[in-house]
Amino acid sequence: MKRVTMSDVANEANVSKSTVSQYINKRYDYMGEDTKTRIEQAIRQLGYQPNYVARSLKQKKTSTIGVIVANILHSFSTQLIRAIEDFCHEHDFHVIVCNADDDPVKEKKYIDMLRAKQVDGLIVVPTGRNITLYEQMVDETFPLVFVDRVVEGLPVHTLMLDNEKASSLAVEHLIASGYEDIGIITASIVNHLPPRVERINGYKQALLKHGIDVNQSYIKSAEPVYIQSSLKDMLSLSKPPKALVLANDLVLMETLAYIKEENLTIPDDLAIVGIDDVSFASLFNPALTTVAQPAFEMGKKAACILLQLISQSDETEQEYILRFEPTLKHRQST
Amino acid sequence: MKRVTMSDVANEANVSKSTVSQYINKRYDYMGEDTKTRIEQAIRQLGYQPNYVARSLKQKKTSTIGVIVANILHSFSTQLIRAIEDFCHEHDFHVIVCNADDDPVKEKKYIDMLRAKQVDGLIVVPTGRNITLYEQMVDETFPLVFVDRVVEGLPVHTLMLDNEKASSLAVEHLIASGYEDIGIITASIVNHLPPRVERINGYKQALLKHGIDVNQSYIKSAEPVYIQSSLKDMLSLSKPPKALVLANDLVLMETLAYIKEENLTIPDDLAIVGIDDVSFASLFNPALTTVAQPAFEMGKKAACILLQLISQSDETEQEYILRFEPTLKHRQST
DNA sequence: CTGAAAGCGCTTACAG
DNA sequence: CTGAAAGCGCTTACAG
Repeated sequence: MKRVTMSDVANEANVSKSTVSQYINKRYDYMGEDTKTRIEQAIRQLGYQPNYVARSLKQKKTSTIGVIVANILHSFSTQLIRAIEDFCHEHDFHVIVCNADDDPVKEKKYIDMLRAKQVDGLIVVPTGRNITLYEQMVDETFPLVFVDRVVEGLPVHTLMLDNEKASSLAVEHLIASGYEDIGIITASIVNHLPPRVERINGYKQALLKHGIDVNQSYIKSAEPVYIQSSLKDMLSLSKPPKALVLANDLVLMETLAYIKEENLTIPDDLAIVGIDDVSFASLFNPALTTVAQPAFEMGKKAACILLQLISQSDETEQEYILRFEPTLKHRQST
Repeated sequence: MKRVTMSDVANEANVSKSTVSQYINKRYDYMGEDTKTRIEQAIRQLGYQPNYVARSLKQKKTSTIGVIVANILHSFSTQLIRAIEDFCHEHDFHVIVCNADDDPVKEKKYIDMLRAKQVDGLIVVPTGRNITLYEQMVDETFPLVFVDRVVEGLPVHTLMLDNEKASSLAVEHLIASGYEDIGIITASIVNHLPPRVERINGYKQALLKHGIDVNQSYIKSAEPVYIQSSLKDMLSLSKPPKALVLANDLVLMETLAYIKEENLTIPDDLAIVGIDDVSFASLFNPALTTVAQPAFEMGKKAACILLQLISQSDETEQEYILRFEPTLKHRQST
């Protein structure tokens, strides 16, 4: 099974490879009608398919981008990827997806491999712990876009949710609904991931703005497995919070598991609002109040900026940091 | 910003390109110690990164596979992809992900483009409507694995859930719990997608096996937007079903939405069991009984078979169709 | 133990 | 309007 190449087509059609190449690339400007039809026939007859690897080598571009997320199993990542893929497909780009699992070693390995594969650009949810590597890419003006997390001081286009606003929306809604004892639970902040830190800040600011003191024992951050025990601690306080902001989908789900196990009633025993509009929010009993982030919009914009960077268009965004607006979905859990 | 190539390294180290290539590919057999160190230094000094595109062209393999799913937003696809990606990563392969959206035109475009990009193999959830194209790949012995859906009569390795068993598990569980009036709702079967048809068959067989007549008005298939009205029809029957098998996650969610809107009580007004173990199954009130399919296992196996096909290993599975076992997760909705 | 040469399948100035 | 030639950055027999 020998693959048919451009030479075979050229022979069959009695023209040179150059001419076939022109035809393939639709540069018909000076091409004779019969030449065209002869080539077309030869292509059809031989079932010729161009080899993009050869083309990429010559043109020094692959029309492929790499996307490195933390974990494709998170709905935010899935939506991001879908939006990126759709946008790229429209522009005849392909996307290679990788999961770095918040592991800087994996992240570096993927970045190196993708670049060795000559991807034209990279969209990454950065672990934040490969600074030298990021800087190197910046120095080489390699097309790069960060999503969800900033890396301080790096001139890289970065798309983020307005995280402070997300948690303040949640808190202000809770306050407006009459709550004052409001807690927040986030995923672990040992690596200082910006969204988590910012969500805590937004929470504090909203409380202060309404003259409510920040109570440190109402703020917990923990790995998924420890969420439930953190919750237990917080709810065992002599004066436990009456409402909780759950800073992402995973934390929300762990909390829901705990609430179910302990037979608590939402919102009477505990009001909750989650950040991330989980798929089942409106089906749940009671329906869950959430703060949604525009994951599709962010994915589309990330792809759009990256492709502009790749084509060195002048219309590229000026601003390095782009913040996206969260929206409150008021349902029945608050 | 000129990229440094193998020639540059060769010059710097005062050896030939061939020798650098040997070094890069770890063929040290006859290499002098000082040659090695000279090359190593040159590589480090110049920051040389090999160009895989050039290598791929020469070696006629890209260490990349394509994965075409219906829609990455479905949890089954996400889990499948994650498992494939993990397996491939372990074996130094990359994966390009595409969403065909059950559209044969998109499917064909993706397959053509991925092959033009010289992917070494393809894992696809086939739409079933590009028969000629599939046959062509089979003729060329192009490494190919199907997941989730068979295409009749094609000698292609195909991994599927034992769909009949999945729905009979659900039905038998319902019967054992004392139900007799059992309905089933599936996604649209206009395109005769095998899993949907098989799930209906399994449902019928389980009923017959237990001496219960099949009632055609207890069987509905519809597009997502029509699920709720189908449900309404079925539940408005003079003698409506008391229990429902929901044939996938989407149908389940539509049903849950309807149940919530109509203020029905699960399982008293209606018992339900869903196929696909949705993320929130155990959190829900009441916790949802489901039939789970081993998506990760299926993804891993698909990748494993594909890589065997690619390396033309003799250990490749003999059987073309591999069925995976569903498992019943008994919770509180039945 | 190492190098010169050919070639993978294209594209792209340039010549005619 | 079309073709000959060089070259993209590697790998791989083969020679020495």
